[in-house]
Amino acid sequence: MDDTPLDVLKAAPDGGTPPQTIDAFFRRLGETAEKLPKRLKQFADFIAANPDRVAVSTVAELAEGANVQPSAVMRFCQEMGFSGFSQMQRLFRSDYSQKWPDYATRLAKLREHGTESPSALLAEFVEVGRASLENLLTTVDPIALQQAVDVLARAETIHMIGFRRAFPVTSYLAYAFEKMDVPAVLHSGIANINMEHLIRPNDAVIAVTFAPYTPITIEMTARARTIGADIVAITDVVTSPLAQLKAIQLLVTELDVGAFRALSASLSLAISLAVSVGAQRNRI
Amino acid sequence: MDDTPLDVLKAAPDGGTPPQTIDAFFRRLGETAEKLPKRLKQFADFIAANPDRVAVSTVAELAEGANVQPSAVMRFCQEMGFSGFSQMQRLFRSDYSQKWPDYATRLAKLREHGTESPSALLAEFVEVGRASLENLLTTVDPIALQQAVDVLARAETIHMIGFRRAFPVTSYLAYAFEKMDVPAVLHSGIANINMEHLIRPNDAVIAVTFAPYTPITIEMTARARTIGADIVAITDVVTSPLAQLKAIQLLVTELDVGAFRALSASLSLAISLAVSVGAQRNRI
DNA sequence: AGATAAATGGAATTTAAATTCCAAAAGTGG
DNA sequence: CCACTTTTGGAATTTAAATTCCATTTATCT
Repeated sequence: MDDTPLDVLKAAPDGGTPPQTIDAFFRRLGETAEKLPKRLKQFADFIAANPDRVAVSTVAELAEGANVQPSAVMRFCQEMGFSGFSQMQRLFRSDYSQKWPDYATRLAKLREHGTESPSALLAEFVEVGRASLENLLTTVDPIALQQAVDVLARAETIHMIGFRRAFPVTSYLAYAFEKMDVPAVLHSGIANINMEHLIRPNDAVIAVTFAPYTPITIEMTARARTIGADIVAITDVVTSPLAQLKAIQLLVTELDVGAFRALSASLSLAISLAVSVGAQRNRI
Repeated sequence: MDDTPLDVLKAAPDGGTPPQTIDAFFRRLGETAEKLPKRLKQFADFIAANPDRVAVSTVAELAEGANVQPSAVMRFCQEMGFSGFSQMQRLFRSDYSQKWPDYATRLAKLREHGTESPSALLAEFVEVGRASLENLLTTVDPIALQQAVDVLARAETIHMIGFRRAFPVTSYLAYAFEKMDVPAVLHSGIANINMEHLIRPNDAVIAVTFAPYTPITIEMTARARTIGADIVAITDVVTSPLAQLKAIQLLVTELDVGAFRALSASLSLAISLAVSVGAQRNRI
């Protein structure tokens, strides 16, 4: 056989266009897999069975896992339309975190453009709220949540501490507890009256604060801890000052839109907590 | 200073034992964070806020994300007890595959835990919250929203009226307006002091109430209308008593879980409104 | 069965990332 | 305000991973 122009057909094993999404990748994999030679097929099967490993493994590790040579992995990547493994891995990595960090840039743009129409802003808050809610399921540890419910159900009185941004959360907790006849005190700081002396050793405190942390929330909670009360902390990251206090931590990562956040995730967590506590108290 | 045996105390900044689990890692991070120098703390916060990025990023990428030097990242890893970044990343990577199941899968898993468990309830609220948010974009009329923003931006003082279930909404509005230097009064009903006389003809009122409507909200709003103030109503259906008052209506259909709702949609609407008003006021 | 093309394994090379090192800057205690 | 320690930024070095290359094996076609 002589190399006539027909060879271009073979020259491009798979159009230079690499798949742009994980979905497209697996669609192409489905089409191509049967036609691949033995080792490449073997590796394809491995990838299909362990898609989650691609983002966090090296060529050598994947090769070993699939019992093929690193060079086979390389050939596979090229067969799929990528320039090499690194490019393929980039796809798998970006897909994972795309839901999250992309907001940063989008919102930055929104800010620069000046505030657009109110409904555009509303759409942003809705979108961010939905993402925050989705994320809530991963940041809240079910075991910690159960512990928090146990502690609060056992407490004589429940105290809620949280100001400024966190106040909507504590005030809603107060409403919910009141409706369920759970003895609870909202430390609202009204008239600068300090109600801390109400906190007794058998009580529990729900402290809510997000960065930048309101100092008074931290102080009051710390004193409650000294008295011997149990602490349940609703906060944003483990490095929060509340972490110091041997509190049961419930973490909420709420995305900002500009300087504000929608509080959707925090409120949902709070109300779940309250309802669970109410239910457990009535059961006893 | 000569290197006497005492130096071993400094030689091991953190016991050679690196955290064996992600949990242990974050626990140690919580303990250590406060004592870290500026840049290292800065990076610690970044990690706490973006734990999912560690597994799939390079030192350089994380460093850029946290606005620190790569060497600071390295020092941080050693401070946490790892030999270096690679070892720390290995920990995060081994844990990675557990997070892969998508939102739907996680939701299903949480629900399995038995209907009574707090996390099942949380899943319920999250799901309902997402649906409510989605709904919000269709129930809120963009034109009405724009009108509401115009009216509130023009008002001398903004009054917020809303109690019980609606109070988290109004209190968050109060917080937002305060932060943006918009003159606003939260009618909290504290001490039964009626602040209605503060409402003047050139003011505007944001009234928030959901079925079953709190009578006092309706009454106060009605009186404000008599005085001549503009009314923006955040409520649930067009048949709400507030409709009578020629108010600009912003409708939120919030789905219930049992006797409670997550308020996600209402809060999102409120904060969008507040931010838009703040922006428009500053523009004038 | 022999010739030719395709596929494979493994080593060599290149590229990129992790890690170390050091000089400059910022704090600290006397 | 000075000596001394800690912290920081950035470049230099080392290490590890990705990629290429080629000799060898395996399959295919006549």
